[in-house]
Amino acid sequence: MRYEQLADLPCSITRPLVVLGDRWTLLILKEAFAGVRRFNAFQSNLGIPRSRLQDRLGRLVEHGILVRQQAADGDHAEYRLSRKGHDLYPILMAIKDWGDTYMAPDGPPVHYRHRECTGEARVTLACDCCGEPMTAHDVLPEAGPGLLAQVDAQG
Amino acid sequence: MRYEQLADLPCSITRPLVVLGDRWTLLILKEAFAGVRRFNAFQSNLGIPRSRLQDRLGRLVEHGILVRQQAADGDHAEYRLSRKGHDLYPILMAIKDWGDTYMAPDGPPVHYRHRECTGEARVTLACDCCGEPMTAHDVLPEAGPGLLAQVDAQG
DNA sequence: AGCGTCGGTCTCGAAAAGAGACCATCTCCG
DNA sequence: CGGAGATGGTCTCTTTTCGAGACCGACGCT
Repeated sequence: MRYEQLADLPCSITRPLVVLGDRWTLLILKEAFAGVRRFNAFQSNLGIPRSRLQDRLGRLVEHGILVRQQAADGDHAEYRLSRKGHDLYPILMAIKDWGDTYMAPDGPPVHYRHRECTGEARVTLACDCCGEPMTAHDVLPEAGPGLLAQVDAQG
Repeated sequence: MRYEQLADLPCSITRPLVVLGDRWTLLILKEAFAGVRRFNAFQSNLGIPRSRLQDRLGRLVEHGILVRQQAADGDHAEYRLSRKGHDLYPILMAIKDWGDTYMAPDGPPVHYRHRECTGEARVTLACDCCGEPMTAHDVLPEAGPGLLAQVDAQG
């Protein structure tokens, strides 16, 4: 019950990590982006224990990242990415870029290609004003409204 | 000992996650990017148990993500980001973007500003060939050299 | 009726996490 | 010299989480 309280901190990195930061959650989402929708498919693709998978899917549904519904044609359950879940894609692609660079000695196992050309999907960090690419060195953190709101609330 | 074997899979998302995917690792790295270098600072900023922190720092050093060294001036130990660690920044920023969007009802707690202008750091997924912005829908996975190498090796 | 598939649950032993005390080393300062 | 206070690091003990696999009820098919 201590760790979960990190979610109260006014930090947009910490808060998502309390939900996403564990052994399986991001792997489950990776499968979801690969088109997997069924309980048994997640389970056998990842080798995750069933009870664990049940927990994680439930948590993702609670957070509105996945939506559970009965499949139209048949009868079975389906877990699909919501908009909110869909927007997690850049996180996985950023991980992919790093993995391709540092953990793929034989080259990328998978190319994530642009459907309409031969290029590949690549994540970049840039300034939303001038468009310049950025690294950690170019960043200057500064208090924002979410922080001030929290300070105000606490008196 | 089963879960770790996921690192053998030819997938550039899975492999990093076996290292980074747990409660604390990415939070530790977030602190490192915020300039934290000392054991006690990580410990008290995050509230992580000391033994856990010891484990995680050790693992990050093993993987060459952090470098442990004696501080020049004093005597104490320092944990600093290597180049490899530094390159994890886009992952944290991608998480930040998502957190700002979905878990910051009062607005971003922190602005990550471009030092040289008023803009903010933002992660984008784009095609490295035509430069078009991309989403999951625009991506077509395709086998790459790392996958073929693994298939070859297994006969 | 019998079998297979489906999502989902239960149990139990093993692994990991949390807390907090404890340590050796070193520095500072009287 | 003799404490105090940092510092990074270790040890122990309890609680929580995880993993493996059996089990279950609903449904479909033949």
